[in-house]
Amino acid sequence: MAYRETPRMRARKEATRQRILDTTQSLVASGGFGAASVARVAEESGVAIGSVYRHFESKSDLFAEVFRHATEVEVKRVGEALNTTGPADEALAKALEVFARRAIRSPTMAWALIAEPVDPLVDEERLRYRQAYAELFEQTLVRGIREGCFRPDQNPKLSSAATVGAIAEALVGPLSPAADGLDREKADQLIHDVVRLCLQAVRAPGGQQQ
Amino acid sequence: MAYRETPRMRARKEATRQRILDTTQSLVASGGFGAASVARVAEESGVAIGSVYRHFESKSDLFAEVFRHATEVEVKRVGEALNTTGPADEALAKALEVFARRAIRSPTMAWALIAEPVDPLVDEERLRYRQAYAELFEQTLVRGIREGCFRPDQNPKLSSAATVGAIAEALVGPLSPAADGLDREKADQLIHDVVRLCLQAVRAPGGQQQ
DNA sequence: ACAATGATTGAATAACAATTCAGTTCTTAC
DNA sequence: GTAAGAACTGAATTGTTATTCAATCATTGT
Repeated sequence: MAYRETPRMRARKEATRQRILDTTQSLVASGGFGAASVARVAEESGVAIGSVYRHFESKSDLFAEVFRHATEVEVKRVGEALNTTGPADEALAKALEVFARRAIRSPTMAWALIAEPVDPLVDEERLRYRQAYAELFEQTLVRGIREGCFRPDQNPKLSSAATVGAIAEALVGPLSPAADGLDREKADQLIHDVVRLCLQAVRAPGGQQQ
Repeated sequence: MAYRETPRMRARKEATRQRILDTTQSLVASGGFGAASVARVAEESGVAIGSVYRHFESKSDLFAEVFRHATEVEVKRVGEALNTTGPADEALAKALEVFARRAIRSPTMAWALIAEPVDPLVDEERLRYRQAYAELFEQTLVRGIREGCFRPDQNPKLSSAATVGAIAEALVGPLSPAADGLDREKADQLIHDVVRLCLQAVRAPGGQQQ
């Protein structure tokens, strides 16, 4: 008898697979999903085109996995920021700052995750991603309404979606200053302003103003 | 001698050109720019593919013209709403309502104008479009700050971009309720909520709450 | 060493859309 | 009616990418 899959081989395949994922993620980060052709992914991963298909059913499959991984990281970070014992408005401010800071640091990745058109398989992941955000923000909005620091007469789902849109457009959109030509100080000012804007939008009238 | 361009012919050509523009616009309205292939445009306009190129340099050229026309209408409507003599906050509320109402009525067109990726030539138009909005909103924000109804310590450009993003995401984004399955009452409620959210974001603390 | 089997390769294929252009039809002026 | 020239046609061309697969290479157990 002959070839049997050994741990060594399994590990090597796993490593190649991971390398393809990493390469794809970095291509997406620098030019969006549109910049990640299978040929490019293969070349930068140091494998043949055909080998990509040995590790992933299709390009969409590969993209979906990259998307899922990237968004899990984002949602986790925002979720951590929300999980404080302090007042809801402080938690929300912290979370929005995390969201905004990450978006401004990797604007192309932010665009790819939030707005770049992708095929249906990847779009499913995006829906999950947005729902994850919506749920996180919604929980905190609801908590803040109970605590009295957020307006009670708002639709938390709507506020949550609008908040994501506001940050995305202000920091990543075509009118935003090119994130590259932005020194630390300017970036901080921008993040501070947009977070305050978003917070004020949901805050209860008469609450403390920062 | 022979063929000379007559008024009749000029009018006919103009009509065909216009028909192509109209067809394209309606294809964009129902499926975005992605749904408007040259073949489809030609077929629905009742001309051959080649004829499209007789009237427009390229597909991008055609798209750019459709984009420009569609956005001129939008910007004009919003500009009219802002041009009132009343207080700046009322003017802004009216304008945001117009913007939101039109977006929710034609969500696909709104997406195409605001977020769908397009080639560079069309993207230039989009930049102009966004700048037009930014300037309109900015003027009114600045006026409102002078009048005391908007926070003075905000960046009007940023607020303006964030406002467009908030409305777009809340009403047109993937988390928004399908605009089709939305009765008049629900739509009105949604528009009302998002306009109030946006207004509160820029309003001066202590100003009257609606 | 070697047979068996899986992994890898990349040129060929497939699918799709924009653009071209040689041939045809239409319009005009006489 | 007809000739000149423009307008129109749509099949063929071009360009781009995802996907396949026959051939080659690598790993394993004996």
